[in-house]
Amino acid sequence: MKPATIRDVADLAKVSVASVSRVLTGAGVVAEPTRMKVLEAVEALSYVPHSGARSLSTNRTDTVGVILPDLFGEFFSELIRGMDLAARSAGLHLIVSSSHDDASDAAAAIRSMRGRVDGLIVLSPHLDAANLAANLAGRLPVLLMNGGMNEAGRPSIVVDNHGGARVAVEHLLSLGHRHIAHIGGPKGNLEARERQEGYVEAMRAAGGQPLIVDGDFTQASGHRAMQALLAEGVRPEAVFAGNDMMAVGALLAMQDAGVRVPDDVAVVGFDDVPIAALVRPALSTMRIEIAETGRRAVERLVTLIASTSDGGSESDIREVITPRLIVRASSVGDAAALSLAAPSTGDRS
Amino acid sequence: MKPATIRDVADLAKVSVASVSRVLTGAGVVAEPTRMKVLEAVEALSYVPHSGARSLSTNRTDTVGVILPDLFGEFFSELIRGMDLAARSAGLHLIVSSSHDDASDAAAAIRSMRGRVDGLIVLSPHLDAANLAANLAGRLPVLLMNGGMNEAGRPSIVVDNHGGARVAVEHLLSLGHRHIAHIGGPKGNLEARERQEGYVEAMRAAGGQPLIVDGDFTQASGHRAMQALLAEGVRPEAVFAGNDMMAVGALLAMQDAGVRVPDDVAVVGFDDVPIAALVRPALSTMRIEIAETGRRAVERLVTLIASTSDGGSESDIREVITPRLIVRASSVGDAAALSLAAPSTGDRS
DNA sequence: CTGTTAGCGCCTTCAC
DNA sequence: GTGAAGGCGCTAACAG
Repeated sequence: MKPATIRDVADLAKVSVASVSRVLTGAGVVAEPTRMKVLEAVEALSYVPHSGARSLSTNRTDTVGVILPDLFGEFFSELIRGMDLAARSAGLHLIVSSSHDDASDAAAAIRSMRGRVDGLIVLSPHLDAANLAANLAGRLPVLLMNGGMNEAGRPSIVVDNHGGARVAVEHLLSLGHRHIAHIGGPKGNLEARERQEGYVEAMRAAGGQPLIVDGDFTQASGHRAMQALLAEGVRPEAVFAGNDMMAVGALLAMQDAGVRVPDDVAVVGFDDVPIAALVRPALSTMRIEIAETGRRAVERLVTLIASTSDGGSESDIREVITPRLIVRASSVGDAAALSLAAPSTGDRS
Repeated sequence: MKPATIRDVADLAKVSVASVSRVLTGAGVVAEPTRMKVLEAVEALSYVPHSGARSLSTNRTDTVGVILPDLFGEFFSELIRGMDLAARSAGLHLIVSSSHDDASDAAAAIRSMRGRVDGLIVLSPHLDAANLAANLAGRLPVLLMNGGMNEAGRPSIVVDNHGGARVAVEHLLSLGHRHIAHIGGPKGNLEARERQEGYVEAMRAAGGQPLIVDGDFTQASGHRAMQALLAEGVRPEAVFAGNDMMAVGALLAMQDAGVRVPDDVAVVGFDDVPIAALVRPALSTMRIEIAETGRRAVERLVTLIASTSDGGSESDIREVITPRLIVRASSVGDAAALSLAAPSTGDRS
């Protein structure tokens, strides 16, 4: 009735549990006859090792945890896809935990990971970083991705949102636009703020007047923000959205209002989520290789875990991802020749 | 140096580990003074319970596993989002395992879940279902979502792909189209086959001639398939794609070729992934409440787990999801009034 | 090469 | 109300 244990196997095979363990883990040497007997018993009982028990002994779970604020939209799915890929090829399991609104919530999630994972990747714009991650996770290796460019000396991967935003705005400026509006992300979000600051700086540097409408990173909010602008009779020459989804929302709002993109208003987003290349006009954006970044995060966490158990120290603490400008039709009308970089994206069902 | 254990806490608080355990789990009764001492010690040592060890004792991991074939596209991310939501509200962790090409691969993944999860949700179109899931997972509760309408008497949630496809095709027929092409999903995929069969049947029933082009569920394949059709000089009146991503690909291919949708060719997809409402023309499709389905899957797994430990039996074995036709502009030109159902989708960064 | 014996960190009867 | 002791399933020395 109950699942077979290693002892059942040992009994049936007339050997000790140690031998069974040796056969199954590959550690140590076992005589061929013994090995056969064990394997037969395993087969007969359809025995499957209990990973939980194994973890308790070995002190390794072969699992990494990911703490996310949310799971909406393509950004996170792409990120997780990359992480899953890397985890898989490293023989690790991935445990995801999302929807952590406030810091204490995220903290609890981190806590509950103790004894469940070998390391953690934390994306938590709401979490004030290092402190929490450190105290709560015990001696658990943690890789931060919560967007703070000014983190403590803690392993992290951050996106240069500030610089990326400047590049985006400069692209629009170079197109001759001066009246450029910005649709900003959610208030508390650090990355949103950095992008907004980059926008403001670039505008100031060009002697332009910043014009900011609030959004919350969702497509719907971008749509609303754009509608609001148009309703007020404001007709900017260009719009720089805090992320792609809001840019898409703005795109649709303008379509509804009969405003032509990019002829009347040029649009640039941020992230380069798969959908950016699929809307029409295709969206110009600041590309973050999202899946690749996720892959990289796991990769770094793995070495972190290794170096932690080896007692070694980490070399490159902070890794900065520099977004790259992808010009598509939403900012340059005849960008057909330029936008060969539109990636093809898959789907399943 | 090493993380504190329950014993450290007990020592510091001058009580037994049993009392500490009682305080932390809430089980049993503890005198107030004792409880205080324990909590203080916990605080002082910043002790966090080791969930792995706890699991070994309680025989519960409070974790459910999800086996997926892939992680591409919005379908899976939506599904996972729904699952995460449900898991979270049930106090469960979610461990995802994807990219299992062949059956043996998926089997290994399932095996490795032993002792790590309390139950499993298996989506594996490649896996020949019940057998593997059953034998490999031991006495682990398993909820199947591998698309087999003809499963053994095993708890499952399936989509009525066959019926959904018929409805889609009948919608196109009702619009007066007779020459309807189908872009099919990947060969080995059961759901793709069911949809294709539904298409063929509906066509036959209407006295029409089926025309099938192969795809693989990716946007790129839909694009290629449509290009191929047009290149051959074939100009159907309508296209029913095996899923939304291929439909989007077809949409773009036609746009590139100067074919107008829906005036020249009407298009219907399947799934209603978020992007379906965002492309232009917005895509008519067969809606599966994807996230909701994921939520429901976890919900059922939870009751399954409960009933398994209670020794009770499951009532409704197979649950069928019936896709609903969503008419948007890609099939009916002036569908503006009809397509109020376009859901707004979020994104983060 | 193989068996015996401790734990891994925690929960949980069972006496006190 | 509290403590002592056994055990969850497995691995890892340590003897033989």
